Amino acid sequence: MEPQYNHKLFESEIYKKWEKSGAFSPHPTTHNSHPFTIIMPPPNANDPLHIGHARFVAIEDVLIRYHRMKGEPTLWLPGSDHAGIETQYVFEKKLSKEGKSRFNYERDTLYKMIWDYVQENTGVMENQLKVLGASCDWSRFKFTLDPEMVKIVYGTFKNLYDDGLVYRGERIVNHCPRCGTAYSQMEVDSVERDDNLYYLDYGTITIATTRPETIFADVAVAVNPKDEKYKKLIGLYATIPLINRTVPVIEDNLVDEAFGTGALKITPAHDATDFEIGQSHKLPLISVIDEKGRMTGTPEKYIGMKALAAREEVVKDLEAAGKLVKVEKIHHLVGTCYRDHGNLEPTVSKQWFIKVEPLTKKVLLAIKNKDVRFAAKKYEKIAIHWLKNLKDWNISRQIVWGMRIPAYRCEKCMEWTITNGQIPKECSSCQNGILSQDPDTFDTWFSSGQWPFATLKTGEKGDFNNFYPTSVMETAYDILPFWVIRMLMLGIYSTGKVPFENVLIHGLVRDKEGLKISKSKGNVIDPIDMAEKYGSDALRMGLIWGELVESDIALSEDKINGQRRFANKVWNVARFVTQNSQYKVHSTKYIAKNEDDKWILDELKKTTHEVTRALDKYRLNEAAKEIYEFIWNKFADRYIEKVKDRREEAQTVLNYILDSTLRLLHPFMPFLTEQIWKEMGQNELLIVAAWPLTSKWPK
RNA sequence: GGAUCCAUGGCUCAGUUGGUUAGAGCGUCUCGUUUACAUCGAGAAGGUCGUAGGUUCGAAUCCUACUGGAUCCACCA
Repeated sequence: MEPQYNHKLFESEIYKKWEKSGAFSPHPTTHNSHPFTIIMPPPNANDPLHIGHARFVAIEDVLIRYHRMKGEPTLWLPGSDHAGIETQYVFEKKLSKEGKSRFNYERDTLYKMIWDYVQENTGVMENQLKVLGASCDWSRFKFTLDPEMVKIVYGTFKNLYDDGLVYRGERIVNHCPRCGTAYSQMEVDSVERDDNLYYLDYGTITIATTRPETIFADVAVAVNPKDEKYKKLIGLYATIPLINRTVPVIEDNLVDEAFGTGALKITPAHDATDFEIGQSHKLPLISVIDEKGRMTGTPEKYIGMKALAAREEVVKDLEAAGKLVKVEKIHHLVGTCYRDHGNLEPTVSKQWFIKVEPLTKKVLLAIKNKDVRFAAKKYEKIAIHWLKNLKDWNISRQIVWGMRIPAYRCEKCMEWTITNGQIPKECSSCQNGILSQDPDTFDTWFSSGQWPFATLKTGEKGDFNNFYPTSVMETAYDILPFWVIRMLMLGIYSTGKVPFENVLIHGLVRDKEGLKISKSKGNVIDPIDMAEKYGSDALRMGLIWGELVESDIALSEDKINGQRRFANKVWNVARFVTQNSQYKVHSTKYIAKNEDDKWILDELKKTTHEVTRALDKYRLNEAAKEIYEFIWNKFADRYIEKVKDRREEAQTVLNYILDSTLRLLHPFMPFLTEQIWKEMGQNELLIVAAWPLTSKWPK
């Protein structure tokens, strides 16, 4: 053995050996052992991994390796996500560099182009997972758009539709005129901005608005019922300037009497609050801005103008007509597109919705019954809060990259026919033969919400029965509401069982100062660079050591380097043990000759117990620290220093301690320990060696 | 406005059924070191655990209020 551990010499070779050995695939159950399963949160197929991925790899791989060593049939199922909006956006940026846009291509061509683009990149992510040592079962790898996955998702949609849980809803959506798509509220960036607030004379009443170009779509003026100054106006009419249309004055407690004049013009087609008020008062919808963000259905002169340009014109005309009372500056939050940061246009459109209440009810019950447990209580609280407040789920997306919704509209009676994916021969209502498919695709979370059961049902025969419900869902807290609760909803709906028994949520990786990592801050930590520089083991240990799984962690190169030094320490401990001429490989028997021997053996017992206990409670930081302290402080600094003058006598104990130590450390630092295992002369691989038993010991 | 969380040595964090002297890594200081490792070893300094009350034989830990901070959701015409 060289005096220093050089990870570059061993890591890729070791990974190949593991892969070749078949250790990543679950072994058939020989003794009624309960399987341990994690479905990997699929990274985006077209993106390289970031440091956050490295954290989940470290955490999940520790759990997987631990349970594999305990002899459980262990499955870690990898995959990749088509990440609809994100990927299409990246692809469109690429297109625009070539001076093209998606409007240059037909739908099918564009889809094929994105597919090929993603295929080019998907290997990158897979190789990086291997670099990090992920011991997942590549033979079961899934892509969210694999045909058999699509089939499952279509089936679920059809079932939901047949059960009356899908409806065509008229909803106000945050429509981006440039992206040509509607975004969910979660995808909207709220930006602080200074704007003008225009006070407009509506005859009986003066209203305040930041969007005078939408006055042509007004259908009412609303005031707060508590607002004394307007009480007498309720039931009377106000007059929209420039077009002189009269609209009723109504009352609604969503109106803030302190804002502007306390009177709100109601424009249900172009504002979310107004839409809500319009719904409850059964007001009509008038739209004056089309999906490209241009004026329509207004007085002739504005038609075709972009909304912002029209605003200037309308203000001029209002001023000329003497209807502009005053203009104030206002500082407020505006919803903008998270992709291009331009204005979003709240627009009414017809889309598919899922009634969530029947689904969330069952999830809440499952949480209450502990069918699904959250490792950290705080995340259970957050999940419950979300489940109780979730609004109906809009699952239509106006993009190409994704699963096209299997809904076909009859051109004669305009009714929808929903299928499992196949093209219907005739309309289910009027039997007419001409139907056209909804151009929209499913929200990515609708398909990935089915990931755990879909991957297992389309895997090897018996996988679903063997591995569902899975053991642990491990993912970051930022997608708890998007993904985790959707998986619970759709998993319980589709299979009658929770998709996973435990939820382990991890925090974000932050920089040394605890700041969020972002490209603009320039504090990006590339996991592959770190793995190459310090070794995958050091990176993994650095991501686990010190902080709780559930917390955000502050990661610095110093911290990773500290773990590299630890790796070197372990290496040299092994060097010391095996250098002795008396060293023999298969000596599992040991004889304690004195108090020091008894002491280290006793400490090993305690450590084994503590590491095991901590792993069972997902307290990986504790487990890591226990084994770290045992090796460095107790084994190396104390015991080895003391036995230097009686090495031969202590050899059996040294062997035994090293052997056990490597087993305990293996889940955390798999490459290093596997290599030392080999240096010790072991024939079998450490990855499938047995976890040191603690059950035999009292307490 | 609603929700969740955090506040412990210079920095980043542990401390999860309330129980001796509050721990670790990094940093600082002192000393040592020709073979397992200088990628090292031995030792030291450094904390009235955000503030104020309360519960208790006993509180970093439980309760209340306050102060400061983080994140998420909603809304702001």
